Amino acid sequence: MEGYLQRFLALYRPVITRLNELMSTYGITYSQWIVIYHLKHRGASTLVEIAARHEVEKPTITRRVKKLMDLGIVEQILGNDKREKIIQLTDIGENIYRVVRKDITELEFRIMDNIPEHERKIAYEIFPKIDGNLKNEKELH
Amino acid sequence: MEGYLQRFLALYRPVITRLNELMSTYGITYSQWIVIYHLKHRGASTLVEIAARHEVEKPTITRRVKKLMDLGIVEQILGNDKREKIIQLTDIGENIYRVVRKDITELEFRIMDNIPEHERKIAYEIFPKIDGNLKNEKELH
DNA sequence: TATTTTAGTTACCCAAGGTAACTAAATGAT
DNA sequence: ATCATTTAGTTACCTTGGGTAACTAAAATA
Repeated sequence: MEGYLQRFLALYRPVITRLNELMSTYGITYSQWIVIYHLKHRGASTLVEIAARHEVEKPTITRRVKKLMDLGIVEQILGNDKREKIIQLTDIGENIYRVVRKDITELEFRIMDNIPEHERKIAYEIFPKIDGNLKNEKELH
Repeated sequence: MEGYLQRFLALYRPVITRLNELMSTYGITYSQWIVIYHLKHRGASTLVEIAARHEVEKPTITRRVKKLMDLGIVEQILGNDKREKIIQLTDIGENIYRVVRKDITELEFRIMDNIPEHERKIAYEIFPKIDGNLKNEKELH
């Protein structure tokens, strides 16, 4: 199966471009959406928790969160540990989640339209396997 | 199948990082590899041909090719149309193609190891379908 | 021959992320 | 209790990678 990665990578730009286009309506980008999605599904979180979960560095999350706070999509809540910055979705953020989630789901539906359900499932489940294999081989080295 | 795109996108960074790591041995990045790959499979080409094929803008290809010329991986040949810059792989370029191709194939083999052949095939064939669907819906708009 | 199109380059801009060095707060060890 | 270490977050700086607009030179077309 030579060329799997090539095909995989070739699809990245069209997809991310389309998604960013979709999100630009709401003043956000896909990378910021990741944070919104995280907060919706995991609840209020610290920046370190978000960074760890999505395997990016802390400064990356600082930047994303700063933008989202400017937009009024997330807000800080206070905890005991004064080092931590705990953030959660605002009401505006909850609304944006809903409409964007709907848009993404509809987009997914359209672009997977002609792909049988069992094939989607297989492709869907391959991604974490490859991710796992990549991590394993990093450990071996 | 909510979340297909999310999984797809989450895998991008690990994969591209691993590939760039692999290619750094030879002083190139994945985006430059695309050009090498193109020249190997399509033969000597103009910048416009490469740009069109991979759906990127001309300045992007100008930059990639410039870097590859500096590295002695590609060279310019002369054609009738003096506007065009026709480039091809040098001997060095051919060698780099071989070793990198081998490395990529081995990497692919390792990270697809525990995935049955028929599943790989399905996932492999889904990518161009999604790409096509994305392009269709862009046309509709 | 004059106009338009095409190939490529240049300059400028943006998104996205990483690393290193730092501050402030919390933990742990003596 | 105090001193050293770890942890959370920020800041500054750098790198990749690509897009847009404006431009030059050459070719095609009217």
